[in-house]
Amino acid sequence: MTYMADLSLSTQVFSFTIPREIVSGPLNLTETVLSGQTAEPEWSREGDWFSDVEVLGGIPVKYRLSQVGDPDDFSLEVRAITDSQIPPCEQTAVDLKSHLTHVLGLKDDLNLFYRKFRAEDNVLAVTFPNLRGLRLMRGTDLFKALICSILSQNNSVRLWNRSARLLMKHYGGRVAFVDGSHEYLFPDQETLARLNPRSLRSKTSIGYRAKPVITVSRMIVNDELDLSSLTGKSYEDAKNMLLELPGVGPKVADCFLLYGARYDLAAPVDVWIHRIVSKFYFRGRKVSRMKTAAFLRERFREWAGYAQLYLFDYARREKV
DNA sequence: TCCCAGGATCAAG
DNA sequence: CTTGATCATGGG
Repeated sequence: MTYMADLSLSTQVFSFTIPREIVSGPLNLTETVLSGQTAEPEWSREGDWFSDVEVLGGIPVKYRLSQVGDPDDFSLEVRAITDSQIPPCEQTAVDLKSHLTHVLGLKDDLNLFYRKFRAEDNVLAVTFPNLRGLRLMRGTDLFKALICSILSQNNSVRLWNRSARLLMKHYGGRVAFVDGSHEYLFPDQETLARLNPRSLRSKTSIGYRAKPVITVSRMIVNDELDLSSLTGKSYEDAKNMLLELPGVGPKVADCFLLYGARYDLAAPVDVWIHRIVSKFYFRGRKVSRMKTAAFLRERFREWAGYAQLYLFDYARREKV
């Protein structure tokens, strides 16, 4: 734990630096956070700082992070505060570093990804220069990831994020921090299971997605659904299990599997991916979304999720 | 006013 | 196995 050397720990405020050496390849924090991934609501932005709240070892931690430098030569500055009632211990800082490493995919070997497909795929390679350092974000909470994925269906990125924030504000636990600020956690399944669609809709404007959100929550509460049972399942088995759920079709299932459950093989096919893949890989021919997803998995294998992320961002940026 | 957004679902063909 | 209509909601 070399980074512990520069850890400063006062009563309820601490900070540390994640050095460039522990990150496998380049990182573009801004591009990564703002790329519309669905594992959890987008982190809030304050100038050069992104911030979010995560409960680590039972302690709510509000952290901010900023990348200093460029994608190839940088450090990550991290500052965090805790609940005003709970003084953090050194373990909290260790947990936070581990959490960030996980959610930002800092151990994903991006240079290997670039090297491999610069050689093998000149379509995907076109997306590399402008997106250098873009990483997959992975959630830590399966329930949160599933609900966020359901919210994203037939919705815009900014609207499903707004809905998720309203969900937190109205139904999530409120946590106060030492700087006087307060934040809302993501609601648990018990809370959402008790709601009725009308009141949920009126407070979050999630429209017809209210019903599946409540139904899935109730299934978990009633032990009809156990998301942790996905662990160890093959991609196909896990996906078939998810497709049984209301509000979960092929795209939402793949979003959950990729961003929430770390199935790197999953490649969610939305309107953007469908357009760009049929244009560049099928010469503009009409292809079904199922074939598009299968194509991405077969061509990019364990990098299918990353290929999808780069093609998606490129397609939106260039409006392909 | 119509069309679209990181779609899902159901009925028909 | 594909196509079309419908489903809320806010933004362009």
